[in-house]
Amino acid sequence: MKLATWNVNSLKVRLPHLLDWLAAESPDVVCLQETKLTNDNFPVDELKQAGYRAAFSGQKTYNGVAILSRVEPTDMLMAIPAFPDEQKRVLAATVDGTRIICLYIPNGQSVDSDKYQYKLAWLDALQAWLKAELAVYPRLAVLGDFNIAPEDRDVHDPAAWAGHVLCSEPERAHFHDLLGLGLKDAFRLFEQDDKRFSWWDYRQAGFRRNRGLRIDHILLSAPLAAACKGCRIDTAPRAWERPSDHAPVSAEIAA
DNA sequence: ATGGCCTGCAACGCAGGA
Repeated sequence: MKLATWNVNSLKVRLPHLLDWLAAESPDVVCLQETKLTNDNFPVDELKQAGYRAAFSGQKTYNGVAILSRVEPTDMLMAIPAFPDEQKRVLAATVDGTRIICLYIPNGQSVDSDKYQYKLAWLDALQAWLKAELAVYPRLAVLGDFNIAPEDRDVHDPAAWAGHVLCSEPERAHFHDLLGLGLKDAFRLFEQDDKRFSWWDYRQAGFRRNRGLRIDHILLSAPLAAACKGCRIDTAPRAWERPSDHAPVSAEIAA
C-alpha cells in the first residue's frame, strides 16, 4: 500500500500535475491540502477517470483537504471533534482497514501573531484527538502539511530560521509529542540524503538553490511503521511548469 | 535593501501562504 501527501496549492491549477503524478506513481491513497475549492467544484469525474475515489472537505479561497483512494473511503470525519473550526483543515477516513488522517496544520504566520496562538491551540487539540484515535485504530497514518520543520536538519539555513514560525521550539515540541504517542516519522525510518526538503519559496529561485524546509510529513502507528518499506520526497514535480511550492511525499507499506 | 512569488477574489490591490 502506497500512501502519499501533497499540498497542491490550488487543485484547480494543479489538477493536470496531480493526474500526471497519479499515472506515474500509482499511489493507493493520496492526501491533498490547500485544494482551495468548494465541494461543488471538486473534480470528482476527472479523478474517477484516473481510477480514484475521493473524499473532500473544502471551502472558498483557502484551505481545503481531500483523500483520494483506489477503494471507497468510509467513516469520514471533517474536523477534530473537540475543536470545531470553520477552516477546512482535517479529513479522516478509513481505507481498506487503515485509518487515514489528512491534515493541513495552520501556518501561524509569525510567532507574535494571533494565527500562531491558533496554531498552538490547534496542535493541543490534535494531540488529544490522535491519542484517542490511536487507541481505536492500530493501523493509523497521519499525513499532511504540518507546517513544522521538526529538526535543524530539516531546514536549509537553521541559523536564519531559528525561533521563526515553522521552526520555533513550541512547534517542535508539539511535533515531538506526536512522536511520543507512538507515531513514527516515516521519512526518518530510512537513510536519507542530506538537505531533503518538501517546500521551497517561490521567491528568489528557492527551489533551484534548494532553499527549502521539510514540513510535509507521514506519521505511522507502530504496526504500519514496522511494515514500512520506504519513504521519499518526490522533488520532480516541483521542477514542472507552474508547480505547487510543495513536493509530494510518499511511503510504501508492505501488505 | 525586510522585498522578491503565487493563488483567489473580484479586483485594478488585497489577504494568505511559509
